[in-house]
Amino acid sequence: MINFEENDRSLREGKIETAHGDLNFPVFMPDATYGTISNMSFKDLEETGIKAIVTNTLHLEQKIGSEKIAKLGGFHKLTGWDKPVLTDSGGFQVFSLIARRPNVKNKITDAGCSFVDYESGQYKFLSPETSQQIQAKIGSDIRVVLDEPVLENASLTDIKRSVERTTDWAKRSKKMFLELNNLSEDDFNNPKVKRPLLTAVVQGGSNFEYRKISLEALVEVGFDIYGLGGLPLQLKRTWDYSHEGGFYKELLQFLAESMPKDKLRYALGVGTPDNLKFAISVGWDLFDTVLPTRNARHGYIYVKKEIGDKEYDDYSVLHLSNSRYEYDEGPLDSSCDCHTCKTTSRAYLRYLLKIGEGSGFRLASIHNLHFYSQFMEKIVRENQNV
RNA sequence: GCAGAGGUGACGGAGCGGUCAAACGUACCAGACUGUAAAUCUGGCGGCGAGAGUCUACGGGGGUUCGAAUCCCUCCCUCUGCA
Repeated sequence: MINFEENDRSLREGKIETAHGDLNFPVFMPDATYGTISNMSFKDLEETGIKAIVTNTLHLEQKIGSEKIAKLGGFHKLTGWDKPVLTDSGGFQVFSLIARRPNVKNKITDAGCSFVDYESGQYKFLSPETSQQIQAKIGSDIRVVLDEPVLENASLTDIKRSVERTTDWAKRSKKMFLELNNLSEDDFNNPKVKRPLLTAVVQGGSNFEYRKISLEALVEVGFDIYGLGGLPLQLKRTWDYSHEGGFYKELLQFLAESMPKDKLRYALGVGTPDNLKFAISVGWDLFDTVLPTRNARHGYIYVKKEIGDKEYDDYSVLHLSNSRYEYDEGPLDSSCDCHTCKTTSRAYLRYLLKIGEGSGFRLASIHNLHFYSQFMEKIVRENQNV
């Protein structure tokens, strides 16, 4: 059972005020990387109970351009989504693509990240400043500073440099943020001045000492939200959870305990429902991950305990691609009241996913996001009953 | 009827004397996925066997050869030109 008081959530007032409504936390935000939750409409999304989304600076800049978004009245007006939007800085994406294709043009320096767009061939440069400028044009409610993650096998030297660079970039990001919003440092610290929120990202790889150094340096600069830059990236497109979540949990707990009590904590890229539950229990407030939507497309469906193929503490997972569902006329989860479960059989959805039909991706995504949404509510409800 | 091309595993399609139970796709089966360059990626995919292995296989039949999906003969079938 989670005790919110223990985590001093009261000091954080239980909600975030944004220009697009208040956001209660803990909150899970799915990733609308390209400005859309793949295959879903924002109406669909709203019906799943999702309250906010994360979209990506880099992808939006590459695909549509922040200039165009600004001309079209900003992200909210463009898309019709009138709830809170968080823009990720693009740091993680640039880092990941540069790490996979390092060369003279693809590199990260103190100035920022330079790389060649493999689709357009265009040379791009993303700096702490440009990332903020793009996010301002997008008009997001919560913004993130550009940071530099490290690879899984990062040496202590790499980790140290990443922490130093991330701190420096955070300072530059904040400076640009203040400038873009015509704010002084005092304005920034004045709760009466309404403005977007700014998130810093703690780096330090798998080294707890550097994680703490990173956090303290960022707190020194002063932000609204402190984020956990996810686990070190592996080049094989996977994350190392070989510790059965052990290391991960230790890191989440360690950092949460070191955080200022009155500041929001955002665990970037977290995660599986069980990871989410744990992260919330140790005091994290904001979450995002691609899992429910990507997994939905792959027929990996979250359902109640004991009706799926693989069991977890509070739920099970059903592999819809499994041939045993070929003639299954029942809903994904009979206890679920999402649009998909009310209208579609396992057999039909399995078929739609098999032929790669967008409507199948949509229906599966609706269910998984509804599951995430309900899962979060359940955690909050359980806590309130304490 | 004459001339030409061809018949390969569920399908498409390589191979053209040995290293072939047969490349590569697709389909199928299973698995992975955590700030989405994931509609992606990995593995399996003739039978039996845990395995080494073994049996049956490249239209049918018969040859040549130490050895044939690959060469020869013959039959059957398909496609394309000409009648």
